[in-house]
Amino acid sequence: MPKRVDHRERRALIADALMRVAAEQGLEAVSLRHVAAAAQVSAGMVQHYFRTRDEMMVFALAVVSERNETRIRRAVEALGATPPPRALLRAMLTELLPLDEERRADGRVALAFLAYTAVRPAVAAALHADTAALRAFVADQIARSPLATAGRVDPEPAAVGLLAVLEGLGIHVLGGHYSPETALVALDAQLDLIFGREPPAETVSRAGSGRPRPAPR
Amino acid sequence: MPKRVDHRERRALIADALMRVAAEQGLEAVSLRHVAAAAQVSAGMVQHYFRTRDEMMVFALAVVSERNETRIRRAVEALGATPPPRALLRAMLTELLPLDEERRADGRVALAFLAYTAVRPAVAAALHADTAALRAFVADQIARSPLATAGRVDPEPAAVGLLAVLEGLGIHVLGGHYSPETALVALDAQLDLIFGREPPAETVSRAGSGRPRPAPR
DNA sequence: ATTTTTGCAATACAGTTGCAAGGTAAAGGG
DNA sequence: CCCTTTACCTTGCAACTGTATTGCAAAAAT
Repeated sequence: MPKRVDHRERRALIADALMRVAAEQGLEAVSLRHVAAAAQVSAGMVQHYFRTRDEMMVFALAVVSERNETRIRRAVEALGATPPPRALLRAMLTELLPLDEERRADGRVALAFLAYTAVRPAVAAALHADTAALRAFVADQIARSPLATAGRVDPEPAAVGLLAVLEGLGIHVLGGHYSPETALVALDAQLDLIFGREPPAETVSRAGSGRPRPAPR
Repeated sequence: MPKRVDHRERRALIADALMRVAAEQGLEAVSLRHVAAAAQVSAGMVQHYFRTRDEMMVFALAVVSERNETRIRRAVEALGATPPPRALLRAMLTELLPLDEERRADGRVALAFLAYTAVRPAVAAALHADTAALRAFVADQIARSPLATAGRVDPEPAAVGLLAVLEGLGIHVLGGHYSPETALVALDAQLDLIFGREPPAETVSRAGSGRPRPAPR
């Protein structure tokens, strides 16, 4: 075989450039030539690795979810062997919030893809399976909550709600409506609902009480 | 003056066509000519009422939020004079979920604009003020919850969480991940958290306890 | 050494885009 | 009557889009 090149590496390089363009100017601005320019390669090369624009888009979408997955895995592994479910979920979900500029960029891309797939149901399958797996895992963890084993919390709807807050908070933070701190407070409040108040070292000790009041923004 | 025409009416007509295009094919497909075709007018006329594409976009965005506003107002007015805050909020927020095809279409447009403004901060101001007002109102209503007057729920973060679930549920329903029923159950669960279990005819009576267990999906 | 495969570049092309410019027709004011 | 204003249409244009085609150099296979 002639001049061999790592195909995946090149495609990843290009997808990376795509996401930079998408994060800065939106998916509308993602064209072969823009992406090529951002990746500092020729437009022909982009075309060599992705025969159509849609193929490039689908690949980038896969990269996004894969990136989130590794982000989650890293955060979870940093927690040690058998972390309590609430801490596990908090670590996972916190990782998905756009709290720093890197994750803000990723979040913008994800949001753009959300709108993109909303109109292209064929492409949405990947995202669908993705969030379904996440929800199943979350429900699994919630099932280990004392409130769940006591039958006072149904894991499935609770997981739905938890992931919904996450998504909603992410979007609002991206839009600049909420500060990251506000989002974290809301996330913890939601976890309180599912797991009960975590730190038992409080006098009043009830969800929603005594937590710090951040500026609303 | 010569041939007088209701300017606002024409602009509304065009914006309506824009939203039809956006709902079906995404904001990327919103071009002068596409919108003109959808509105069954000449491209020149569109240009006559909107000098630039961005001007058209901004107007359409305003129409979206105005439409939501009237939707909310109608739902609230249908509730009579002084409804209990929980019922008021439920009616309001339910109106914002994409539960029928009409609201699904609006939701797709709103989602598209969300991604659009995420990259064009200058345009985002309208949305920003919009949700800020909504959050303030929601927080106001939550403040009337017994849990809030008892100091066990902080209205501001609670409002943040509530609107976040709403947004997240809407997106997931749009993406086909959750059924409308699932979304409604999750919304009610969130209201339970804030207002306590509604029917007080329960022994245990704790937020999040004993609520009905709906089929997941 | 020649053939074939592969990586990549350059170009061509048809279609679409936003926008500007110029046109016509009608309606009201002078 | 004319003249100005308004509504609207048509055309044109430069910039951009995705994609197909062609070309070419290098490297492995033969």
